[in-house]
Amino acid sequence: MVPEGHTIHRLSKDLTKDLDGRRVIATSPQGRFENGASKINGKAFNGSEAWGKHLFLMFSGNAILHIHLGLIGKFRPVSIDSLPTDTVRLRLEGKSAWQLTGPQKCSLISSDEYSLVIDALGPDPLRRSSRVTDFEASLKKRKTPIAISLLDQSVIAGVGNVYRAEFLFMLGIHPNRPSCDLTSAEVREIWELATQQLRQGVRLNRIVTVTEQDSGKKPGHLRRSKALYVYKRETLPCRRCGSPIRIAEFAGRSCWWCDRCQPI
DNA sequence: GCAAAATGTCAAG
DNA sequence: TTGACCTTTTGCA
Repeated sequence: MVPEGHTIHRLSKDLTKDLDGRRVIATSPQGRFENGASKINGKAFNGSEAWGKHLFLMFSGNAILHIHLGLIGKFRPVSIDSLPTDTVRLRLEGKSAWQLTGPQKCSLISSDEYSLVIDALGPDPLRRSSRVTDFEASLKKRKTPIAISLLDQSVIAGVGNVYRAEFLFMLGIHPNRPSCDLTSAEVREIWELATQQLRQGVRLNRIVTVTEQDSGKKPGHLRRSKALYVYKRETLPCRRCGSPIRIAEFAGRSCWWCDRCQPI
């Protein structure tokens, strides 16, 4: 429901589908992006781009709008007749209307600044041009636990706290394993799983990792309480083996795992 | 009702 | 490592 990489890529698609080629009305009901909104207002939307958790909206006249939702930001479609509340940082109106609230970042940037943002990001499994070899190379250089590397956006862009815990569980990898000790096969498994899972996340517009094989239901039909293997399930038994799910902090965020299914 | 938490990141100490 | 940022949602009285 909120933002890991799949959310941003889905937004990129939906915004493009809705606004592409149109002149947009841009306002900042909250006022904190008044200046920027007035610069975009009346310009044509020229597509968008997603890289990891970063979203870039392109407008005529080479204007690039950089958006990062952070932890609590939202960018959602609303009725074109709706009245914005005073927390709406940016409202875009084309075929329909979109409202951005609580973003960590919403600013117009130059093409040089755009390049700087992109350059700081690692490969994104949802981007065709991203390569597993880059992912593998940066893991090889790190002694830190794999659970820390997976949240580092310069190592792999788009993975967040839910996917991190879920991928490690699904592949039987303990979060504390040193990144550089993972085998090449394991690294590729992570990459492939991330690609498949993030794509599914874009399709469903939510995170569901539990497989049809494990649940007997199609991922899109799973209720929230059944959609994940370990995330936020401390005190509950492991879905696979019944052992208690463990929790600890890695990179300042809670991570969950099963000691039996993910031996060190 | 109100406090706490939330799928994120960065700067300060 | 901790706090700050920004808003909505959830959980507890």
